Amino acid sequence: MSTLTKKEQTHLRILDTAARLIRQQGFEALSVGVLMKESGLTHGGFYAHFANRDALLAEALAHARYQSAERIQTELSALVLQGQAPLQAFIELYLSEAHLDAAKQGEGCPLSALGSELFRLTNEGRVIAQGCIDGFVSLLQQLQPSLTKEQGFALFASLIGVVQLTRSMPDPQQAHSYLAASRNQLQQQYL
Amino acid sequence: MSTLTKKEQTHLRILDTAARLIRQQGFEALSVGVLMKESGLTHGGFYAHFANRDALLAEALAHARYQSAERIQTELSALVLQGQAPLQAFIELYLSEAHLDAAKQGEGCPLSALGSELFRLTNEGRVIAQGCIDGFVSLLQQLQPSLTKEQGFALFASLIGVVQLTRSMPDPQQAHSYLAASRNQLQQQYL
DNA sequence: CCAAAAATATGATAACCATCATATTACTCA
DNA sequence: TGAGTAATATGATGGTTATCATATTTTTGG
Repeated sequence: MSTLTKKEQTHLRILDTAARLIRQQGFEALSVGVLMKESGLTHGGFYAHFANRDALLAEALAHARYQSAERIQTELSALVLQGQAPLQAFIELYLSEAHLDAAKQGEGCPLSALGSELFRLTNEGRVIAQGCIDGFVSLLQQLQPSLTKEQGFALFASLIGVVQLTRSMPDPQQAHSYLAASRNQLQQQYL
Repeated sequence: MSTLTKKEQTHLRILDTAARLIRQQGFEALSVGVLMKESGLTHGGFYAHFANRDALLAEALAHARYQSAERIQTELSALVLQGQAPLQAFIELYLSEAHLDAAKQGEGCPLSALGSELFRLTNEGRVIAQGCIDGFVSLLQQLQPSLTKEQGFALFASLIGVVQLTRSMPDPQQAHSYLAASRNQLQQQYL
């Protein structure tokens, strides 16, 4: 027996789909009809779950953060058990080819997938974006306690910038090369 | 007598509008109808100027780069004449409150306004995005010749990350504080 | 100033969009 | 099992979308 009602299960299923779609195609491209169809439902039921499309976008961002944080914890602890320094492992993961490809599958960090669209969200959405930032910064501080909040922020900003720029490059070899160089540089700087 | 034909003038006017709209609202939100209306034309004439919407998006990105580069040169040389180190002046400009607000007016660097949407462009568009990156990196190297290409890239990635994250923050004071901290940090690091 | 050509406008097509009122189905609890 | 309720589906509204064929206007060259 699950602890979730039927409706809560459906709500979560819609959020799973939405969290994928926004990272794949951006906030603006998400349509209610497609979202519901990809969740195995019809369009009309949407408004039993969300006040409107904007509210969904905010909740989907929060859900993507939750998914992303869970996955990072798992992959991170695997690397740390192998003896890597926590922050080094994080940079390794964030600036990996796998993370570059993740956006095409609707996975990966929502802030690197959606960074330049955040300022157009409703205030509710931007508060959630701020929560994402704070969460990442404090995670970085946890991994390396000597980091100040400002240093954590600057490092995180570097990471999402590198991911966005290398993702956009038409030549995978060049992307790979810049990714590796940035990884080395940041690890040298912060370790 | 202008050196441009009537059609070229109109073409440019459409691109001016488009370069503003994409930075303001993102690629996905640009509609052909709105673009033409805001350019003082009707929708049908669009296809005498561009093969389709995707081709326009690519050209608009290139145009935004051109506009942005011109403006930077002007503002930069003003600061340098006042005795600032070139790279310091650039960081000052890029991480300024004015640049944070620029997106709402459809101005400012197109890569900070559109960074997370670039990987969804057509190949043609991504080639232009690569050109934007290369242009910025070589400008940074010009401003401070000791920079390697990889260092220039990493610095630029940091800049767009900081701009995107601070733009998204709902509390202007917090945005201001993070912006200033990142500015100091990057200037210390690269000067 | 007039004819040829180029540039822009009109109007139509077919598809898609967010949202809501209402109907139908599925579930729950007695 | 059967009544009441909660969840989802249907269908409609009014609007917007990209694209194209055709008509009109504007510009250019003689």
